[in-house]
Amino acid sequence: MDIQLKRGLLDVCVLAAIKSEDSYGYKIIKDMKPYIELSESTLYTILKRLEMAKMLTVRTAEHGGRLRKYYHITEAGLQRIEEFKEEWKEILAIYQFVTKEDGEHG
Amino acid sequence: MDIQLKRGLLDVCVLAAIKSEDSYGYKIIKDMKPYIELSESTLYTILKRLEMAKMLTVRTAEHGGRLRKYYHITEAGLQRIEEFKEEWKEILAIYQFVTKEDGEHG
DNA sequence: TGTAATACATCATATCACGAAGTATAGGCG
DNA sequence: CGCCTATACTTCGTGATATGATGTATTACA
Repeated sequence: MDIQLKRGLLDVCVLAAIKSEDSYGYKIIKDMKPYIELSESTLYTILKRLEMAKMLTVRTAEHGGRLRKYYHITEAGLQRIEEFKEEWKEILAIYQFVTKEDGEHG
Repeated sequence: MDIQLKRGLLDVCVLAAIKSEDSYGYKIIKDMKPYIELSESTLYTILKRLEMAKMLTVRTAEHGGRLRKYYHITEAGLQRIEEFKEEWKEILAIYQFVTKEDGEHG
């Protein structure tokens, strides 16, 4: 996947990964892997950005003697996903613009 | 349209704008406007980048006593559009990942 | 003791969209 | 002529951001 194309999708993808239940860094990367691969440094940058934007909240909890940070989506985060669904219509229009055949005979 | 989301689409959009016939800066911006708005500085940056990547060639021609730069798509440029069509499948998968409802009952 | 997996964090770097500003021509209006 | 707008291309500085490299620390396994 083209890196530029990823940029607009990463934030919503991370939000989607914690939408149904709270999750943590390592698991988010694994869950997203089939769709988008991202490095740890990238993910934690994104998580911090989303936290600052109040699209998620963080809670530290112990798991197996080790501390984990669990991320929980907020209303604003859910709202961001809804916005993406709206943006999707524009993306579809762009896709059609890019793929339309005008030189052939259609 | 979210600026991050634009990033991956701008290049292919510009290529699509010159696909059917050679075009020039100002016209490209107008043709793309219904789909994606971009500033002149952005467009010329992209055109230069695409030229360096040999996805288009440039030809200077006079028009109404003024010089215009006409951009012509190359095989590599057409190839880039084809690649985008392949990437589109991944984007669709991401869209489904983001929009799937797991908390409801599906 | 050593290796790998888990888990999070910081820093430097490269890419890139964009506003601001500049250069230059053509045409309309008074 | 002077002024404005549209056309047409260019350069510069800035801010956003994905990522590799690197570091810290624990658990599990051989």
